[in-house]
Amino acid sequence: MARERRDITGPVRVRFAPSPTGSLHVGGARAALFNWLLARNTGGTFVLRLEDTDRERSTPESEAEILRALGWLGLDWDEGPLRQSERGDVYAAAVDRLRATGAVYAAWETDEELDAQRAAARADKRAPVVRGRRDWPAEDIARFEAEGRRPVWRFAVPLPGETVIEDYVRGTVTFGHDNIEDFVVARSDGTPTYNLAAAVDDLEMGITHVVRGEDHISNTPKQVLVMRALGGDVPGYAHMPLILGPDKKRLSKRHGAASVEDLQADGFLPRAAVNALALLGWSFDDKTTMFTVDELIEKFSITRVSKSPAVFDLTKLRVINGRHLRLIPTDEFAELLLEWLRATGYLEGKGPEAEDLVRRTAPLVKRKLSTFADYDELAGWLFRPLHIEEEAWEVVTRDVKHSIQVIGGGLGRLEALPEWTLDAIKDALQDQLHILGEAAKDFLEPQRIAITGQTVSTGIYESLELLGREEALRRYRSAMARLAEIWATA
RNA sequence: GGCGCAUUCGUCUAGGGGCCUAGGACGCCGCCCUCUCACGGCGGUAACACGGGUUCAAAUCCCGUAUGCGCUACCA
Repeated sequence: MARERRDITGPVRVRFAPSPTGSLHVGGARAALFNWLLARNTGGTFVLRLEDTDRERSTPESEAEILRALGWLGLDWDEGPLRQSERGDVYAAAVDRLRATGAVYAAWETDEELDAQRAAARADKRAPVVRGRRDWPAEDIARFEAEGRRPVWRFAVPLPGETVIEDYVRGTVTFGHDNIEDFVVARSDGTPTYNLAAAVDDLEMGITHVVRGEDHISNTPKQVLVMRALGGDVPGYAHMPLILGPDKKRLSKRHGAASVEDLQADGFLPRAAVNALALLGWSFDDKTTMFTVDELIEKFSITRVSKSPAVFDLTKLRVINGRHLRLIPTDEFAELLLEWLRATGYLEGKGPEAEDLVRRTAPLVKRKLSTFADYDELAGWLFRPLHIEEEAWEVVTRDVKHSIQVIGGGLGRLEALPEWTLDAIKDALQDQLHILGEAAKDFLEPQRIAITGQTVSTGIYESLELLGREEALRRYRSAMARLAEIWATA
């Protein structure tokens, strides 16, 4: 429910900060989009930062894929990409400053001690938080060091106290410090953890607004604490509702088509993907569902972002995609289709005429496609030798006599055609249809199957024209022969 | 277990006390258009989680309960 909410006004400095541990998922893409829209509509700056402090899981391949996916969506960044892995000295300096002010302390607890502390708190029905000992005797520390142990550095969460976030989406969210543990800011090897690095970067980069998924909300007080300890201006926060799969769990790979890469492979248009992504947790009004990218830039507002999670619906995406497809001029549509077919290898080994064939079928399929991936179902038969699908042939053989009459009738008229043009084909078949007194559907269906092998295809007249006289007549005759054989043995 | 967040048709949502016998979109069903499938048009199906308050009046405000989800690492 939209309450009275503060709006984010510009010019903002916002960032998208994925960790390169996989492909760009729908949730991440939406976060990138919202930040980008905010930057573009306030004349602000969109910064890209790679959070690759986890060296184990971060890969260059993933990084490249994320950049590529952002490019495909058309989300260009103004600064970056910055890599946290290259900013070790920045974080080290920050930790030094925190050390100097006593905001962090060396913690020597072993994993076992930590586990015990958490278990005890849990048994006590308290928050399972860790508080390290801050007053180790010097001789203990000397012993630890002699043993080769290195401490982690924990943030000394001030007690008692609370941290309040004024979230643009959620309103006031309060976290009692009792429930925030003394989180680690620097690992025993000296490298920074996420909460330290993110806070330092947001501060250093002058980020004015952090717009990210709700899964980060419990990190926010920790980052705010770090920023305050560092003496900086805390940015505004907006936590977007999560994106769910059909099972209401956080959308993930196992839900399928959950990454931008998948959407591209499945034949979606970037503009439609952006449109649909924008509608995940945001709405402009009670009815508008079609937006151009420019309209989104103009109309997007954080005040209209929903608080509750949204289930990602591929069907709806397909509908939106189909509508965008139909808005594209046919020439451009043909080129985009061709581009996608080439990229997916569909045209490989199909000969030099294939591209021309695609161009000629483009106007025929434009109104019918939801995504480019539907192309094969409608027009794929044109690129292959005739193969009559079993269930289609069943339709034809259900009434053999009728099919012979109809296909034979069509064949007779087409054979006599002086010229093989769309109009001539159409006139001839329609004339025959009237002579036989058939319903158009009954008359044309067997012929469709005879020439395309399918019950669903491009329009029958257009299909015949595209096939060419010779091949079309060959297919008619072949069907007639098969039917005659069945008739004879019956 | 703790903390946090959320809860309107199957789904996405509109909704800021009377305009709501709750609107739109997708899906689904039916009809029309029609050479199939689509597209397009028309119509229909379907929801305020529950219980208490506050108020002349609550989907809207408050409290509680339930349910769901997120977080709960030397991951991000």
